[in-house]
Amino acid sequence: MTQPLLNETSITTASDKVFVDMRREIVEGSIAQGSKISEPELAKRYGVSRATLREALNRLESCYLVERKANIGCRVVALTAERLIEVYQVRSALEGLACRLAADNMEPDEVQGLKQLLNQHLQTQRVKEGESYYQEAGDLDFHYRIIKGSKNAHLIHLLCHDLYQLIRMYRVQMGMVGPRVSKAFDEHLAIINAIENHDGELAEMLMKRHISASQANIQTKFDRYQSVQAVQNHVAN
Amino acid sequence: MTQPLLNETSITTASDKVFVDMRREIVEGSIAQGSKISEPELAKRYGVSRATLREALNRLESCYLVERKANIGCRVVALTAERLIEVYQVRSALEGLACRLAADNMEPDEVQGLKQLLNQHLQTQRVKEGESYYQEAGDLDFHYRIIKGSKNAHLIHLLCHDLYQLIRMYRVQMGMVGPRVSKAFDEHLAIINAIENHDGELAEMLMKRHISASQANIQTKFDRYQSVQAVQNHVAN
DNA sequence: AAGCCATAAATTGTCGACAATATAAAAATA
DNA sequence: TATTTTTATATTGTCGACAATTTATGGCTT
Repeated sequence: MTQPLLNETSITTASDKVFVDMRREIVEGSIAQGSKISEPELAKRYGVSRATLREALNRLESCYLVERKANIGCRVVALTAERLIEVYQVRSALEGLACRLAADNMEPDEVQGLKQLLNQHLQTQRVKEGESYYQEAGDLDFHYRIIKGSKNAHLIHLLCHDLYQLIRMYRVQMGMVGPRVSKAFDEHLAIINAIENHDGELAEMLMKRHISASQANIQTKFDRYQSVQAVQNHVAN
Repeated sequence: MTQPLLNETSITTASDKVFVDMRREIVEGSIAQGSKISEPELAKRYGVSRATLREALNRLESCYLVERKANIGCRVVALTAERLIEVYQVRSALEGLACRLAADNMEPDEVQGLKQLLNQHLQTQRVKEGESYYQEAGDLDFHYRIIKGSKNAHLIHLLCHDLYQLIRMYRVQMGMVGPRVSKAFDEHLAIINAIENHDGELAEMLMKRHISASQANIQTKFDRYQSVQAVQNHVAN
């Protein structure tokens, strides 16, 4: 279970399964970014009909993981620097809002749960060592709970259902690990305090900063990643 | 052409046409809010197969006009007061962002065009008389141009493709007309000035206020609408 | 040899039919 | 009569095949 919290919808139908499987493969890079998707090929690979596969593709499109053009086909989204900036600008605005609303709408026990989560991760040795998986999961969980705490169903859907997998895709494929862990914890703590004090304005500001810092961190990785790519291309030619 | 500016995608395929048609009918209320959608019935009505209709339904779902449940079916979204608040909270955050970005990224000629648009509408007699259609179209056009001016493709998609039809649906079905027209123009003017001065912070704030005022206006209509509904229900029983 | 046009192959869009699930109606039980 | 169980109906999910469009191939002209 790599992303237990984001699978709110139980998998009942066949296209559900294909959707979830493809989503994971795209986010993790098994299906390469920017690559064209052949309906017949993928349908055969997942052992379903084209109709079922297309249903899954539609849903992947609505969470921005593939792009579709009429009569031409489907392509996995390309991870560009421009798009990273664009998505994080949107994320910052939306999660800022979520955090402000959470300061008003979170129940005391939810806030307590959030504090416990933070302590839990602080005390976990693995986090101190900056291990990637737990950091990722913990961070996601933290953000996820605050978003839910906004009690705004539309916002929750927008962030958790539509946008988060794309963000995850950047994080996973850029290999986000390490040095920001401790800093992120301090930032998380400050955000929780603001929420607990029902200071929505401060909570919003802190969350926006937190996300900006995260963006800057990814951007660095991305630039490195791109120069590696450039070198590889140069060697290949 | 009720919404010439929001049909960025040319209608090539059959499901495109069904999507656009159904979207209009849902927004205008010909297909009632909250009503269940029967695939066989609608497919027959539009003269297409169920597969084609389902393609359209998927796209309607991704712009929040219908809701789908596995093995149960599709329902037109219900216009509740809660959802109105939720959607406008999101809209405010996103268009606020768009406006801030526009202050940095709009070209001088785009700003000029925006000013001309405003003058044009001020001088149009119909607007002064508070006629509904032009007010709606003009307001939409204004917001649309600023969003585009942000130059953030993801944000543009989110607002113009995913969210705007739902907002329009509230406005249309609440019968938004009249008294806010002149006030809205002053607000629009102030926003343009802020953008022209590259004052993103102010532009964002003004846009958020403008949208809040719009929300309050709709909310009033909505409360009235709901009490009418309640009386009707009471009489019917 | 380069570019253009016609043809062939492959891919996407659309259809009608069948299977699985959910809803409605009828029968049975308490 | 009210409630549960069973049966029947209707709706959604899935499939394979055909039509329309795009892309690739091969031949022709300059």
